[in-house]
Amino acid sequence: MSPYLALRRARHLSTATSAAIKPVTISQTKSKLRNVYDPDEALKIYSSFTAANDPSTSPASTRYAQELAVRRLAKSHRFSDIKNFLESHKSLPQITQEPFLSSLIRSYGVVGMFENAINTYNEMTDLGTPRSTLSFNALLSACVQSKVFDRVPVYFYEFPAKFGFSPDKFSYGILIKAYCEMGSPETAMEKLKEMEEKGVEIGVISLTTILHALYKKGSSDEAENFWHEMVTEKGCQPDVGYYNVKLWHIHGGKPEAVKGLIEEMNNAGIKPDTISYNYLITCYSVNGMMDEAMKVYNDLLKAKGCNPNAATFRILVFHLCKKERFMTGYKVFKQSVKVGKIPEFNTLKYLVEGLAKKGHMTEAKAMIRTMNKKFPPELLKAWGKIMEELGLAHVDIEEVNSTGIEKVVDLDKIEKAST
DNA sequence: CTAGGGTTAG
Repeated sequence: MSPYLALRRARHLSTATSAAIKPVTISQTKSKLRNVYDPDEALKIYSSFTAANDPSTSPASTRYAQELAVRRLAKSHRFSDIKNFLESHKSLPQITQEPFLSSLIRSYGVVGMFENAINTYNEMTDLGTPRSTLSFNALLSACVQSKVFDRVPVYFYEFPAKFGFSPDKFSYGILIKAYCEMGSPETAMEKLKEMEEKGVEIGVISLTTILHALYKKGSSDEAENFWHEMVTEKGCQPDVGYYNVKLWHIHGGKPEAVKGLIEEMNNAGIKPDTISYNYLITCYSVNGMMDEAMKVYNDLLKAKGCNPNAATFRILVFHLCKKERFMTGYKVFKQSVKVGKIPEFNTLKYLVEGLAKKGHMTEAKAMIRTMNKKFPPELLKAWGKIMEELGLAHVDIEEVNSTGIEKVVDLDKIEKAST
């Protein structure tokens, strides 16, 4: 039985509408999946990937769909469903393939189910899956994502000897991240020595992790000395990630400084990315310079060649609301919907309330219609009261009725198709 | 076929 069917049978899952999905590239798959907010819908897409056994569906897309389904279930607090879904993979023949099992460990990690991740790793011998750094690194990542940082060094110094492999640069990268998260960049720096002794390559990524941790601790001098040393001794070259750490460090200050550092990047031949520009947008916004912030946003795609991400939209919508520029906020919101990167619920609630308060009822209603499609019912429940107060309650009722009907019709189709 | 830089709430 497919994982999806197993879960449906266990839970009598409701199923929403969807067209048949034929992914071609990973980026197309991602943009489609980003628009899927209903966890059951996400599960259905995942099962269509696995059931079709289509060679044009890359393993990366399947993994992305699995993580997305699990994320959506977590958003609805359906943790026992996550367990049923992921555990059902263990009876499939592919479970003896390490990448397949590793993706289960990763999926447990992204939703903070660290106990299930380590249990899965421990079961590998019984399941007949060989252990290399691949599953090991998946486990270490799961610990970091679940924020159980102190388990990382424990496993790091236990499993490689026990199972006969050597930690690689990724393993060390995660170990360094864990020490940094535990507030100990000093220990992380000691690991660099260990890497050198073992002949493991030290890359710019691990160094930026440490640099960031030093800045976070407030030791700017130490951070800059550390980096200077790495540049002169290890010949380490700054990249966009390095500059983004520096931008993080200064973006609470004057916009001129942020702008200057971005110019410096351009002069150094390092192209600032969306994250870099988000710092500039944030900096302008908190300084009340919304026109400048909007100008950066408007230039982003055309002049800078960067796509705005969900954070870009969130920052702008929030600060535009703060300045009571709700109609501009609404325009930005519409663009975020168009590219499938809408801000989270509370930011949008802020905007709807502002629009209604200023009498822009058409826009407020349009937003509610969109939000009803994009957020889980649990979140929308608290919504009813607010809409009543704003005189928008009927919008909600209409919407619920129409989706209700669609669900019944589609469920019928699914039953027929799966028998 | 993996690690960082963002992802808090306001």
